Amino acid sequence: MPADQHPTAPVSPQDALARIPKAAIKRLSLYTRVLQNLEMNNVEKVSSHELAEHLGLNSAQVRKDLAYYGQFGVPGFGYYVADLRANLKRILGTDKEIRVALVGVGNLGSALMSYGGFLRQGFKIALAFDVDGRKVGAARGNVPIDHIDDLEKRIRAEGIEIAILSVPAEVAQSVVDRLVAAGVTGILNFVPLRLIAPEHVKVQYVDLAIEIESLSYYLR
Amino acid sequence: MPADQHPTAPVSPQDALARIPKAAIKRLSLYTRVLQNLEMNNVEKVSSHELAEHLGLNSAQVRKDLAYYGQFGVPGFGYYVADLRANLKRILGTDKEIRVALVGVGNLGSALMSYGGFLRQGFKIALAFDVDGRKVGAARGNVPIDHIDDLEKRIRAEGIEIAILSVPAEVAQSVVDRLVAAGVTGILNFVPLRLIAPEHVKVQYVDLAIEIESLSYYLR
DNA sequence: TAGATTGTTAATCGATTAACAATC
DNA sequence: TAGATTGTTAATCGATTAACAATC
Repeated sequence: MPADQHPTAPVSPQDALARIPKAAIKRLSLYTRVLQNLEMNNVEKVSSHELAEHLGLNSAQVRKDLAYYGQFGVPGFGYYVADLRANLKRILGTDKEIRVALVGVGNLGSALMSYGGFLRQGFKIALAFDVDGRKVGAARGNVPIDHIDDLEKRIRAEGIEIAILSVPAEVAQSVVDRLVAAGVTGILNFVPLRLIAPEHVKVQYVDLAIEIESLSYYLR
Repeated sequence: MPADQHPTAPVSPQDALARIPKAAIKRLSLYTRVLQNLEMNNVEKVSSHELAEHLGLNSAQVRKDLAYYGQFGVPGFGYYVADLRANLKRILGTDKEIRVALVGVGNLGSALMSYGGFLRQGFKIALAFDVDGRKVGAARGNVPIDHIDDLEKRIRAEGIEIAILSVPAEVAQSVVDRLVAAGVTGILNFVPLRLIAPEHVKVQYVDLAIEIESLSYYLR
């Protein structure tokens, strides 16, 4: 052990981050949203108990989630809303607008292009692709639809790292391969299929049909 | 303790079901989907290892998930695809078509009405509601759009128990109250808000913006 | 029978919650 | 100071995985 390293030295940042529960990351986004609402209502301070209340969580969990990243609160007082929100946005990487690409402008893809929720959290769909010649050249909002043949070229030119995937299942894997080749490192996948991607690419699954099937289960 | 109850008697069905991990229920749906694909390809048997492989899971987990509900396999052999699938659909309650209502025919709602994934799993959107007079009377596919004033009447008449919620955040809670009053006991909620509902009503949250924020986090 | 795979128990791992000293 | 709430440790709870006897 190096002389300057104390036996009980904290783990390296990488190790520490690796240990943060996935669910805790999602809750960070939820906290950010609540803080946004509070800020809009000119609320200046909030306690872990109040934050928990808004989301139906335990206040110890709120404090623990935040403590993974630092000490943002004031003991005996709580958290400054604007300050905590700014910190969380920085941690999530949503402190600046993030431009993303959408592939597959079918029913779902089209709706996602118009969906305000992404933009509200700082994500702007800057590129959209489809194979259908009739759609190409048209636009949804201000976003032009490009032909999928230009996918690599356009994504590289824009330096885009995140893609939303809403293509038919049959072509999903081949599109993933192309996205990865074009430099994409995060994929929000709406296709009900396990996708194969390299270690360094994060795939986040959204499976609408699964969610409604759980409902059916709990109803009997 | 009643005389006919053995001290080590198995827990009641209710207790047993209460102990099944929520994540296990979602995996049941995933198994069903894989089994559907296998059946279409005329595959007659499958092992827990193969099922796990398709979904990137552990084979012990597959066996344990299934074992919560009974003994569906043949030791030394595996599972009969058609048989297991039929059993799982029965457990999930998707062995017959389930008619659901959709409230809020905006961009997202409109896309959900056309989304094939629900129908493929046995869910049919039978009713749709909106406040916008211009939309009412029109239809998406074969489904007419009714005015939200008729919500209780129509839902009761059709005996519908599950609703998909894609309305603006401001009115979400009031719509939930009306759905509950009309007899709905399951809500698939796309509104980024915690909804208040009675104990007997199950609310399943789908939060698209949260998912993409996690991607941003993992990318740095 | 020999080989393979299930169903199930025990061990491990991970996440949540309770409790409280430290701090403002 | 007294009161309140954080940050953090320890305890609890829950879910996943390994291991293997039972079974076909």
